[in-house]
Amino acid sequence: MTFSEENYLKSIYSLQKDSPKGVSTTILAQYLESKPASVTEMIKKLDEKGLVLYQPYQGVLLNKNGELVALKVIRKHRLWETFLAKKLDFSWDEIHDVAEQLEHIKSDKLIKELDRFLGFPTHDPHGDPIPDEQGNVIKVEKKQVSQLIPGETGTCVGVNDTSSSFLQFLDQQNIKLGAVIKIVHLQDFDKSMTVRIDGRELLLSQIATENIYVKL
Amino acid sequence: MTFSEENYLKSIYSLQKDSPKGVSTTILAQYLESKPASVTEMIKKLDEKGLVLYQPYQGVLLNKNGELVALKVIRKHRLWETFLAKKLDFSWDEIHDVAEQLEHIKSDKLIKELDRFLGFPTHDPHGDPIPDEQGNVIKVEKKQVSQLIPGETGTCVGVNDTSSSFLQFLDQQNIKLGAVIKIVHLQDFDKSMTVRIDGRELLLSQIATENIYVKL
DNA sequence: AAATAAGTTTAGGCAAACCTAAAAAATATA
DNA sequence: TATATTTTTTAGGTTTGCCTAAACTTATTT
Repeated sequence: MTFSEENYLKSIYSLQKDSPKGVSTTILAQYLESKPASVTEMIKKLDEKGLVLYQPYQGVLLNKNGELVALKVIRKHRLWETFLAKKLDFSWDEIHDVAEQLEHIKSDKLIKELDRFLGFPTHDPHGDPIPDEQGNVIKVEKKQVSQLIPGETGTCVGVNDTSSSFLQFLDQQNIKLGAVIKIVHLQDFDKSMTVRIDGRELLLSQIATENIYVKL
Repeated sequence: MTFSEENYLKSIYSLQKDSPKGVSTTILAQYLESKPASVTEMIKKLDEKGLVLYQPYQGVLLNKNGELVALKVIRKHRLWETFLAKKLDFSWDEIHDVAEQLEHIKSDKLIKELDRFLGFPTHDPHGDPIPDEQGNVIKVEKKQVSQLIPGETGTCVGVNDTSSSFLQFLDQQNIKLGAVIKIVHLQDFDKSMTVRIDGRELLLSQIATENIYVKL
């Protein structure tokens, strides 16, 4: 399994939730910052290896095998993210690029020991669940902040957008995992929301409220 | 800088101590488990990049630039080895293969934070010095056990052979860094030595005594 | 010094992963 | 339904890093 193959599987895993009938080559190419022609080639290879379901012109989906491989990579990625955040003082937005490299290190022992060293964490620093060794993922009932109505309260359990700029924004506003968010007011014309966090009131744009997940 | 280039520079660094006039392509190829023709190609590339001194048919040596890059890779390798041994319960002989992968991760912040996390170690688990950020290496005055004479005592500070089998042997005999070794007797016909470690006496072959380093 | 052996380089290929441009298929529009 | 547009695939190239086999240097014998 090459780095590149692992990245493709991981990307298909992320994208197939929004395209359950098949992830298109263009979407995949965009996601991987690559070109559709390159994607077609790689997908054919993954198909021959029995990791994906591929129908020409109809997009690609992971099969059981491919999903398991993807989940193992995601497990490694999230364990490393946890390591970087908890042990090495990396901030929310600095984590991703390094974990992207570390996730490809090949050693079963390493990942087992890292898991133990971190105290068998169930969620990474962005609030995403860490798959176990068998590829099982805990699903959390979560809602976007934008789906709450004024008066409701939620606890921050994750984010959707993981771009540096968004994560830095959250850092600045001191919005962390576990933060309790109460909707004070919904501005009707632009769907922005006034929310109360840690006793402070602040205004979040619709883009922001759609990218923050809470549990009730 | 690719993985492969980094591995070549690291290998040349290790080998040029024993071949100060130039490391031959054959030696390098053997060390890298590759072929002389492949080595020639890569060396030419490193030469064009200004990292080595290369005279066709005369072997290759690192220049200042190349040495600095090599030392940075070695620094990363040894910091990761320290991490694996001290934090993740890896044994002496399991460390190397994983560190070989981890040493290529690209992130200045990562290596800086790892260094701090480990308490700014000066030596790795095999007793080898960890170069600092500027590429400075502490040189330790060390001798092979084989160079001691009966009655002399030394403290184990490192090993030469880092093969699994040798390191496992040392583990079994409970010979660790810092162990005090006293030469009890030298067997003349085969140069094997009876030594005292932790109050126990044991016999070491010439191969063994040549691969264990001590300071006086 | 010439012949042989050993080591090194060159030449020509291969696989992985990417690319651009052209062809083919699917989808949308008139 | 026919045409235009978009998407996908195919065809042909490029780069990196490796290979084998042949040609060429250097070193060692005789």
